[in-house]
Amino acid sequence: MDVTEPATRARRSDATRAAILRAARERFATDGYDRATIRAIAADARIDPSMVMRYYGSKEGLFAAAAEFDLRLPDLAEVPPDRLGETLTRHFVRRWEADGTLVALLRAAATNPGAAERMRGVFADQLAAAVARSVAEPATAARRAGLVASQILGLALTRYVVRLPPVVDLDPEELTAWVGPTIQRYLTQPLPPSHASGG
Amino acid sequence: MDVTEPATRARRSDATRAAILRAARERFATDGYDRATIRAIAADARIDPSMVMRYYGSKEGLFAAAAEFDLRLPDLAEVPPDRLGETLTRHFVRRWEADGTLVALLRAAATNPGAAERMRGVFADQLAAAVARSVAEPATAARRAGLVASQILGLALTRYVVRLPPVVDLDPEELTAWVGPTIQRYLTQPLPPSHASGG
DNA sequence: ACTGTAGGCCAACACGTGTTGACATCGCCT
DNA sequence: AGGCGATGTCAACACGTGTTGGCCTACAGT
Repeated sequence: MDVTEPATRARRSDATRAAILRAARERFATDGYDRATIRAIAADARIDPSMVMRYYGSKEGLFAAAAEFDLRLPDLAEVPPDRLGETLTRHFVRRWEADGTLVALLRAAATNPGAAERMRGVFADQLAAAVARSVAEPATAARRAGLVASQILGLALTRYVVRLPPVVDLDPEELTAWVGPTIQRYLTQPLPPSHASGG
Repeated sequence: MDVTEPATRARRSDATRAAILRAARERFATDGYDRATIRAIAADARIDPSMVMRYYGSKEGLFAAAAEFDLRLPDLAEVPPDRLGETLTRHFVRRWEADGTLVALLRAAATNPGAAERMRGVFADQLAAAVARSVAEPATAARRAGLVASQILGLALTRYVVRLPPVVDLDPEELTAWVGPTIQRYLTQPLPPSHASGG
């Protein structure tokens, strides 16, 4: 019974598991949750649909595994304060240009409550946490992170999902030049004169 | 055969037609295209599913009718140039706070190609046209309209679809104070120093 | 009162879906 | 070699979907 790695033992099926996950990410990204069928995913992975069930339990379970997403945000405390917007914008564009998982999550979040919940989690946990490290008054961090999310997700939506031509045509550097200052302002601008001051 | 109004004659079924459309808009807005079933829409309208088919031909046809959307943008040529962002932002928030059609279109556009096409149409025709009337160099109007769309749709996405708490919590005036300047900048800021100048 | 037509309902079809269980096969361990 | 769990395949189930055609009912025109 005493093997060297009882838990981390490399299983023979790992390749299959990975193939399923890869196919699932692609399908979810292009078709959304509902239209992405287990049969299609299984066909892409050259595997029987029942294997998907065996390894991931259900379609929901498969999606949960496929939509695990790490924004890989840099430590904003180490970024020069006047380059926060530029840095963050460039990072996001690079990140989802290389990995379709976020687009899959975005497409699914439009109709699937669980996906929307996960989307909230990604931005609440990762983005808000990163923003908190770069903001003067911690009380405003959540609000600022929300505004940043609205612009960043709007960019992803118009560029990769709706595919608005003028947004698709901008190259990453132009994109950064235009929306970088927006992000910068959301992060560093003092609170607007509030009529009904909150916290 | 010569009635007074041959085409505009009020049919007895108009109430039913309207009820179907109203129910369809609600269902599409909350559930998205795929999860909104004809049976559910018909039940909401207290009507038989087959009536939906008779009046709108197919589910696609029903959606096309339900997703007809007019942004009702003001004439931006009559708005003081330094209040464009504020005006536009406030208008959008009011507009979709009162009418869920745009949210229905947004949810559907995430997975349905036809809906995405229509979304592109709405913003290309209506927004770009309005923006063109307020911008100095007409050549940049499409790009500026695209950037405006990215922030405006991002706001709608995070506030009404994903429901990110910090964005949901902002009241319309705070929202205007924060994102108004962003829109203003996209509309009036000179082009950023372009490294590879396009058109 | 009779008829034609529009409005409405019911039952069913054909299809694709997620999911399940029974059966075959591979490869490691003793 | 023999046994046994992990891998994988096949066929089917139960269900919900969009869609269709037949039938009943109420009302307008004569």
